[in-house]
Amino acid sequence: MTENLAKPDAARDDFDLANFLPFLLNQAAEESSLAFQHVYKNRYGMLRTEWRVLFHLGMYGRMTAKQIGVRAMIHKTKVSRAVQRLAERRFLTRTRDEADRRLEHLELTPAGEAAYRDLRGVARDYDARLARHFTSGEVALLRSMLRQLAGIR
Amino acid sequence: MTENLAKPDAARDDFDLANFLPFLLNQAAEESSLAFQHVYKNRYGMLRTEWRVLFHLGMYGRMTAKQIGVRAMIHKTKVSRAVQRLAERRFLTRTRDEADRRLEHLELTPAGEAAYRDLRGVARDYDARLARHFTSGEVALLRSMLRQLAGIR
DNA sequence: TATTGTTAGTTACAAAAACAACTACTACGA
DNA sequence: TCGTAGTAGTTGTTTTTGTAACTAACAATA
Repeated sequence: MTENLAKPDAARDDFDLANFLPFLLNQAAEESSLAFQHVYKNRYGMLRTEWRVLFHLGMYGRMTAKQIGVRAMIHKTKVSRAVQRLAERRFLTRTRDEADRRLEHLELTPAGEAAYRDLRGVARDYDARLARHFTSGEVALLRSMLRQLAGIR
Repeated sequence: MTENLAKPDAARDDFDLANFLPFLLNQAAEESSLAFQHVYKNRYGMLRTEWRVLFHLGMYGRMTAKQIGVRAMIHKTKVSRAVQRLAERRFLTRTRDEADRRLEHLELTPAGEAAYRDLRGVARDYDARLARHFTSGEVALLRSMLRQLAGIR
C-alpha cells in the first residue's frame, strides 16, 4: 500500500464531526428510533407522522387536524395525508363541524384506541429500555436538555 | 365555542409523548439542525448526505466511497448519489484505482476544501451556541449519552 | 481457465417528503 | 351585501429517499 494515501484514523484537523451536536442528535434519534419504527410499521403499516397523529388523539382525545399540527409541530399537509390514511384504515373518524364547516373533528375508533394502547405500551417499554443504560438523574437531565434543544420547554 | 370539544391541555392518561425519548430526540435533532441545514443548503446547495460526505473528506482526506459509508454509517446508494452531485459541482474529484479498478478515490478540490473550512467554522460556532445554554459538564454528559444512544461509542 | 462467490459502485423504480397552489368556508369592514 | 382577507384542509408537482436489482471488477478454487 502506498504511503501517500490518507490515514483515515487521524483527523487532519481538530474538528470532530462525531461531537457536533446536530450530528450526534440525528444519529442518536435515528438509531434509537429504529426498533420502535419497526413495530408501528410492521404491526400497523403506519408511517412516522401517522403514529404521531394517533398518539395525539389517543392522549388528548378528539381534536381537529389543525390542533394536532400546532401541538405536534407537523405541517398541515403531512397531517392531512396522515389523517387520510388513518381514516382509510378505520383508525379514526372525521366529523364535520356544523357550526364552522371548515373544521373536521377527528376521533379514534375502537380499532384506533386499541392500536394506540398497544403502541403506548410498546413505547413505555422501549423508553424504559433506553433509560436503563443511565442513572435516573442522567435521564432526567437528558430529557430536560432535549426539551430545551427542541424548543418544547 | 362549544364545550364538548376536547380539552387538549390535559392528557387522558399518564403517557406523555413529550417525554418519550425517541420522540424527544427526533424533535431536538430536527429543531437544532434547522439553522445549520439552512446554511449548507442555501450557501452551497447541499443535501444532508452531501455535507456529511464533504466533512468526512475534509476531516480525514482522500478515501473511497465505501470507506465513507462505513465510517459515517451511510448506505452506499446515498453515498454514491452524494458523490455524484458533489463531483458535478466540482467539490471533489474521483480517481480510479489502477491496482483495483473497482475502487474510486475521492478527494476534495480547492473549492471543496474551501466549502469544508467555511462550513466547519459555521459548525463550530453553531455547536458552541447550542452548548452555551448548559454547563460544560451537562454538555459533556449529553454528548456521551447521545454517543451511547447512537451506538457510536 | 471456467466457475462461483464477493466487493465497489451505479441505476431503476417505487415510496415518501417538501413546497406551492388550490378549494371551501368564515370574518370583517365599507 | 359586496369585497377583501384570513383559516382549515386538500391536491398536484417536484425532490429525495429507500429498496432492490444490476454491472464491472477481483479472488479463490477446482
